[in-house]
Amino acid sequence: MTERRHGSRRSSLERMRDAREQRTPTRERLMQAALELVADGRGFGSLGLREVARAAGVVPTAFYRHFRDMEDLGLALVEEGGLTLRRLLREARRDDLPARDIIRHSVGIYVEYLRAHRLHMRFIAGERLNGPARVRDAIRREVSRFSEDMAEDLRALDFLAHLPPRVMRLVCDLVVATMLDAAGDLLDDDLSERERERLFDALVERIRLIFLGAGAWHEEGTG
Amino acid sequence: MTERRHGSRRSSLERMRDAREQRTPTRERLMQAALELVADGRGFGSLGLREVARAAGVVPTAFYRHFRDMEDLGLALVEEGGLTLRRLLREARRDDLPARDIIRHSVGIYVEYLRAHRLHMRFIAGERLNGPARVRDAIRREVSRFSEDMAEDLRALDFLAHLPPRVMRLVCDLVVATMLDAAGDLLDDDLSERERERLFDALVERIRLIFLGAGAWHEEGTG
DNA sequence: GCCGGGTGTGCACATATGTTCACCGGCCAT
DNA sequence: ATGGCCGGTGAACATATGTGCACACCCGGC
Repeated sequence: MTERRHGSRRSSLERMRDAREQRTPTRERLMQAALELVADGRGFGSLGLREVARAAGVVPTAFYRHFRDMEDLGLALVEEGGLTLRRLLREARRDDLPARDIIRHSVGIYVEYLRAHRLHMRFIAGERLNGPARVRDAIRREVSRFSEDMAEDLRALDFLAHLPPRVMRLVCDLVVATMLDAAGDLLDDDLSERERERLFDALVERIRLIFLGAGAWHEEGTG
Repeated sequence: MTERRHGSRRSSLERMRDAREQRTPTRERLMQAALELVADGRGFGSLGLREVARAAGVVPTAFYRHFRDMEDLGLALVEEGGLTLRRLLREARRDDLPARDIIRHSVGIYVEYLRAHRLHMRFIAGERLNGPARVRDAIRREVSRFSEDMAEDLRALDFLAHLPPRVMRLVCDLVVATMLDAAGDLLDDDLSERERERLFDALVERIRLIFLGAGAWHEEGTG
């Protein structure tokens, strides 16, 4: 890194780095365009710089004003997606849960959230396995963090309070993986309401199954 | 389908279509090359025809002798991958299971199989969500079929015999999704033996958790 | 022995891509 | 008012891509 003489003497890129949340219209358009292309079925890794610029309605060179290259864009998207994930938990936390059908209710929130933020969710759900290495790793970190927070929340709610932290974490990892997996299906655009409902029910049952197992868990020298 | 006059008057492509398992050296090299590129972290969707041809050591135009385009190659790969999946079940079926640690044992078989067929498995595990639409759908069909066969096997073994078929299927879907998800991690090449073991244990516990839930399942008007 | 079809090659072409460069208009702080 | 930077533009480049065409080889059936 080049040391800088005065605090105010910073290049555009440096500035961009520091203020992680630089909100400039074109920068946003570029990210949005990339998300939309991804949502249209193209893997992020197969996107071209020019393609994204074109979709964003700017000339290719403008891209460089905001991102070093595609991978950089990808990482920015992961960061945004991570924020979105965190907001999901906050939202679910705010809703006070009914004593009955907690799971169905929670999954409902999730699915609703999926539709409201389909672009981000599709991106993280899809590129979690396939994306360019650095992007993929970044996503995994975010998802792991999400699962961690979820475990904390459940504990705070005295939900499955008998589980030791390690197992609680295991349960949450599995739940999160299941939800993200389902996201892949639930976000297929062309889907009748009937099919969507079926997928929803299936997801509810999967989660239910997991928590059923969690409830039945007792340490039995499983190490 | 165009009807053909004599059984022997068929174009190259027709022939290729009919004999699903055409084994010609270059064709195989092309498929292999594509698999290797995918395993090196590149999403299948981002592969170019020339790139694959180059990796296979043939000239680009030779590609057309065997596949209409990339998507066609992808579908062929799915078919091969499907076969691989089915062989996994057959293999697991042959091994007579110990009364104790059935799950750990089975997961062990799976992980071993993963390593033995890492290219295929990585392909189907990775492109299941991300690939070109038709490829993705084809993979889902294969996976679904796999899950179906697994349910059948479990029933034949009187494993979880109390579950109605619908629930058995639910359980297997979840197990399969979990295994494929784990495949993504387990197939990261650069992984210490220690980490690999940790991932293995984590997978075992996840599966255990699911089956624990399945054991505790009882129809309680869950509709 | 030759003919035809399957397979692989070389060359060519139009088009797309990533990246560099020089330029230019607004906006801010001086 | 002005000078400097930020964010935008257009032209240009080397290189890569998908695809079509004509040719060369090998082989099995007439």
